[in-house]
Amino acid sequence: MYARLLLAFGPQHWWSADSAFEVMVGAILTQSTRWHNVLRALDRVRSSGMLSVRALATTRLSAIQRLLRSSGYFRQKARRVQVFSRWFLATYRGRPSRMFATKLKILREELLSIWGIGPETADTILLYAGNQPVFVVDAYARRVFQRHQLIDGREPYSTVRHLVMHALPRRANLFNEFHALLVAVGKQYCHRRNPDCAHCPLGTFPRQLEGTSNG
DNA sequence: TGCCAGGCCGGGT
DNA sequence: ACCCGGCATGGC
Repeated sequence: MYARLLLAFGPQHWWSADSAFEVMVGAILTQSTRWHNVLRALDRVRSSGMLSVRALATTRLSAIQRLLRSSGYFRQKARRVQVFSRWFLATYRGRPSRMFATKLKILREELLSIWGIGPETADTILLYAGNQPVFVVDAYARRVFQRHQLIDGREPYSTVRHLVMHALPRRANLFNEFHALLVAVGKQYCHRRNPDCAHCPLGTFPRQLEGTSNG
């Protein structure tokens, strides 16, 4: 599936940003939200000079809320961004190099213990901000896997995550591309209501992957 | 117009 | 271990 997607869509070059911290903030802002709306919020934060750990850790919430309006759930997200920034500052002096020097399993647990950071956001931060080899399970991955009967759709997050991480080489670059490719194919061919699988490079579900792989 | 987007939390069973 | 309501703007 990964090979087919890469062939069909090419490298996605996901998540280039000015800093790892910007990626982490973006990971929070994109919770259940279109990326387009996240970008507008990030631009406002940046152009107001607030895109730093210290600024977001110390500025009052009402000011942060105004900047985040376009990303939706802006009151929730202002709190989450601030809680995260304060943790990052207090624990790692706001330095990604210190943060990602921590053992992966430990760091993931730390992230999950922060209010507002769930499994997907934690993995997104690890992968796209820290280049750590973890797979990010999101709604698109679930939907695509379900359409191709690789899962039934109700499995817990960790089950889907391990399915992929045990099936593929544990390389950050691979998980980076795979997740982005799943979003790409999901957006185009695997919507909720209108599953237009007709021209999907993965074939018409179900079972179109069978017999096309050597295992 | 209504529906949904790259989730998570808190409270309930 | 699930299930659910709440959170909120913007685009089609």
